[in-house]
Amino acid sequence: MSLPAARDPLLRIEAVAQRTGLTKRTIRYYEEIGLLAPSCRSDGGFRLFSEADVAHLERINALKVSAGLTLAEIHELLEAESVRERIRERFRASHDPGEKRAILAESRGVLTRQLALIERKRLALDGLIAGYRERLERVAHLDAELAEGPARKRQGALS
Amino acid sequence: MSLPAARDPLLRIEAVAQRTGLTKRTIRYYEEIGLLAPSCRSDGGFRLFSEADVAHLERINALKVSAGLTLAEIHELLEAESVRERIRERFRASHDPGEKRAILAESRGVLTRQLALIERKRLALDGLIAGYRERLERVAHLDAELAEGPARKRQGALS
DNA sequence: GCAAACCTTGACGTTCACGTAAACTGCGGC
DNA sequence: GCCGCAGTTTACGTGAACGTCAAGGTTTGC
Repeated sequence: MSLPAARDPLLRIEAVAQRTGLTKRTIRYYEEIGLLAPSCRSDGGFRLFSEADVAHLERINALKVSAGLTLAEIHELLEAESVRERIRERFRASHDPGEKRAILAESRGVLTRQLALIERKRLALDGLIAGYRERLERVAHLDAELAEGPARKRQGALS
Repeated sequence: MSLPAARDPLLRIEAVAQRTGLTKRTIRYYEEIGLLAPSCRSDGGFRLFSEADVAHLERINALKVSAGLTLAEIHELLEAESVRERIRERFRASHDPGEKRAILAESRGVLTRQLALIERKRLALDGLIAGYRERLERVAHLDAELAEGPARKRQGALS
């Protein structure tokens, strides 16, 4: 869409840490365990990060803190994405419609499994949320009763 | 609703482990860190679990594996629940409407904070789910194209 | 051209959530 | 009364996800 890498400041690790809220150690650790591709380096060996790298880190962090996934699960998701990327390559390279459909089925399998995992988590959260909402409504209801009817007692409301 | 504890088999730890899928160590650990109330014991010191205890363990496990909460977060949720329980006691004991409303506000504060935490997680998951659904649909669409139009080429479909 | 600030790679320490082994006790069957 | 299995506590081990310190090399401002 835009120029490949024209005028992309290329941040060093401290700046990336500031922007993402992660620590430098954490960023290095994520690279160490393969969550980030080995970052490009300066002549002296300093890690250099592009905006895309920052976005990637932010996505990882969101998956971790917001969605509550473990690094292993995140690894799986990213792994599945790159698997799908390779599958798409094969799909584009293939010309046999039958083979193409087989490749699609494979892709669908990967996606479906990932989706099932995430949806189970969401269902559990939905149950929790419903419970909290219900309790909040009961509290609100009680509060409304107390707010409107402090003078005229319960019996008065029956008339 | 039913008899307090009439004819409740009271399982020992092995049976509970079988039924919940947790290990005995895990069950003891949960008791150790206060996720379970110190279980009642036989004369000889064996832990004895009621159906309610089993349900409690299953709930904890669901929160852990499905919702992806940490034990600390689960602890917080349960803690908040018992806090609310005590708040309800105070509510029932109070007769001053103003005080009652203050107690309700307190309760609402606790609930709202818990709810916000969980809803953040769900939003993150929703984003993920939407992404996967979209990809699945694209795959399904491609597959449908290949299924219906293998003989008549793309150009043929335009006629 | 040099000090201060920043970076690198080890390497060891830490907390969480258990696993596992050791040593001892409770209990049903013979 | 003893065997064997299931249970108990105590205690050390482990993998994940980093924190932290040490001994160096790199960049940058003046």
